Amino acid sequence: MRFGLCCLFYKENITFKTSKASFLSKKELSFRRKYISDIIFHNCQNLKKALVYCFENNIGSFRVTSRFFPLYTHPEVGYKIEDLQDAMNIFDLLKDIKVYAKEKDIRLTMHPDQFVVLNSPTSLVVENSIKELEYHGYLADLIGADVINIHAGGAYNDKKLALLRLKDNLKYLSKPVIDKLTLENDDRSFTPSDLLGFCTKEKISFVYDVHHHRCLKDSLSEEEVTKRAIATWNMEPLFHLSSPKDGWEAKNIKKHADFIDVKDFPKCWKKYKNITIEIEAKAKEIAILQLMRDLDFS
DNA sequence: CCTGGTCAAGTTGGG
DNA sequence: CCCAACTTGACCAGG
Repeated sequence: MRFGLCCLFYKENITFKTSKASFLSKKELSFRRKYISDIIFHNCQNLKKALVYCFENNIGSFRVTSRFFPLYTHPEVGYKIEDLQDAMNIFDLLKDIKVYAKEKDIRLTMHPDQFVVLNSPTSLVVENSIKELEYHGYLADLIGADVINIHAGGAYNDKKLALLRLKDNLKYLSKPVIDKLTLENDDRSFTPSDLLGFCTKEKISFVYDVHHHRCLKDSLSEEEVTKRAIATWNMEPLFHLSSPKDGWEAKNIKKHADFIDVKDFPKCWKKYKNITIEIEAKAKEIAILQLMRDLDFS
């Protein structure tokens, strides 16, 4: 069993930079390329630092921020790595990251953000989503990430039809993307029972977020979902765990807490040795170290 | 320097 | 009807 850190550090001085389109669009092309080049160079150096930290602290997985190449797909200020000043150094660093992650068995994952809606009725939204997914596939291959995890999208008052559109749009994805694509239950529209059948049929791995399931329940028990989720994977299954910020009696139980309350760890997960659990907690690496202590995992 | 309004993109549901 | 929430800071203009 391995635990996954999501994108950021809390105490450790490891950071990822980004940029804003409103700033860059006012600049000359040459300025933009230098500016983006410096940011990506920094991000590569810090991803390597992140992996070293994970290795030294027995954290077996790391989720890479979607802004690792900032504004890569932006219609106005987008770019290619080959066009950047430090392209050669950047490619060298990415290769080193890939080799290091493989050698130390640090699993890398990605989670495109909420603007990726593959089942939208608006074709422009779907086109942008595909571009964004292809960017994730490109970066994932450069660093050796094996998962690109998304939600099913909106329900639009007809979940069946929404899933049909999702299925139709899958065929536009390239092999590097579709091979890594996974679907996760969310806390507003799509429950595990909405997605498990779909994932089995379409041969897509299902990421089980137990916090979302506790916010948006269906007829399935956590144990049943866990079993069926694992059956959708032909590699190490992936789970998400978080605790509610103000407890389960609060008005809003969706917000994430700084730490994981060990009571929120599903008992039925304990018997699985070969799974990855991504920890979504604001205290980041500190929360994982604490959870591992609480679970006597070391 | 330090502060605080703002940041490409979608959808939902609470106020 | 509008805006916060979601992964959430981090960026950067202006004082």
